[in-house]
Amino acid sequence: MPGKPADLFDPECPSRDVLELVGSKWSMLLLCTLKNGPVRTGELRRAVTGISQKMLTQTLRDLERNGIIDRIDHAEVPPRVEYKLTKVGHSLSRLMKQMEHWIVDHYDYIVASQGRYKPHHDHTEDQMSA
Amino acid sequence: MPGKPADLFDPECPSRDVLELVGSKWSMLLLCTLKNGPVRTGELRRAVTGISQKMLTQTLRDLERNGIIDRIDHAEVPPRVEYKLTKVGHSLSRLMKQMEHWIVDHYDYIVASQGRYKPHHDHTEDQMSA
DNA sequence: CAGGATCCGACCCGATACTG
DNA sequence: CAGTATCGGGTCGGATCCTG
Repeated sequence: MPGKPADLFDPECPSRDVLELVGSKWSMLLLCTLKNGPVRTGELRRAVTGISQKMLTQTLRDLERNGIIDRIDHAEVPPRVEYKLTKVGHSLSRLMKQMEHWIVDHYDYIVASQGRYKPHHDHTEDQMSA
Repeated sequence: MPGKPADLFDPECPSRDVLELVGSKWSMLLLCTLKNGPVRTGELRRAVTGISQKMLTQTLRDLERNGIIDRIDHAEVPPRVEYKLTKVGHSLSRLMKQMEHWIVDHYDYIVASQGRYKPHHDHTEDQMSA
């Protein structure tokens, strides 16, 4: 029996936490990296450049806890651990890939927009500047 | 002439900022709300329950600065300001809607996963628990 | 190699008070 | 109604050190 449906517009609804998880920078990059099959921890760290040890593990745990990725401990020595998308993780990963593409596709436009931007708070009539 | 292409996997690339913007909770909710046409500031605040005055304005400015929404000041008194998606804002909004749907669709599964989750750090052989 | 634990600065963000 | 400014706590997240 499903609980009450998720409502992102209800501040009390825990689905907001899910929103923050999947919206996080590191989640997005990790999910994109995992798109093509299991990846070892070290590879992840190298792929997602700039992520710290701490955020790597923490984000992986969060994703795992939410059923988005699976952790595979090969129980070898030296340690060898892989992470892979679950079934629903794959569907999310597709969305993340779309996000990535959207950003890449519109990046030039966005940078141009930033250049054009003028803070508006200025109601002054500049009718005759000549 | 377009600059160097965006690379989200380069920590130096400013496109990471874009990622954080569009990934933010409030951006997502605001963009979803704006999907059907111009909305007044007050309506936005009421629609995106729980957002503070500060975060509302701040996020709107960020989205505007990046060319994702347009601000329409009707220059009336009392003040009447509307926000609407730009053309590229619409394409982003569609992605946000997909994200929203994904969360709603998989919410039960996610909650169930959280219930199932067992912290693993436990390498102990529990061979014979009987 | 994988990852837990701790310290600590930076910033995020909410609350509040104020302007036009 | 729309928006700015300021203050302060809480959290995020990086750096570091340590274990198996």
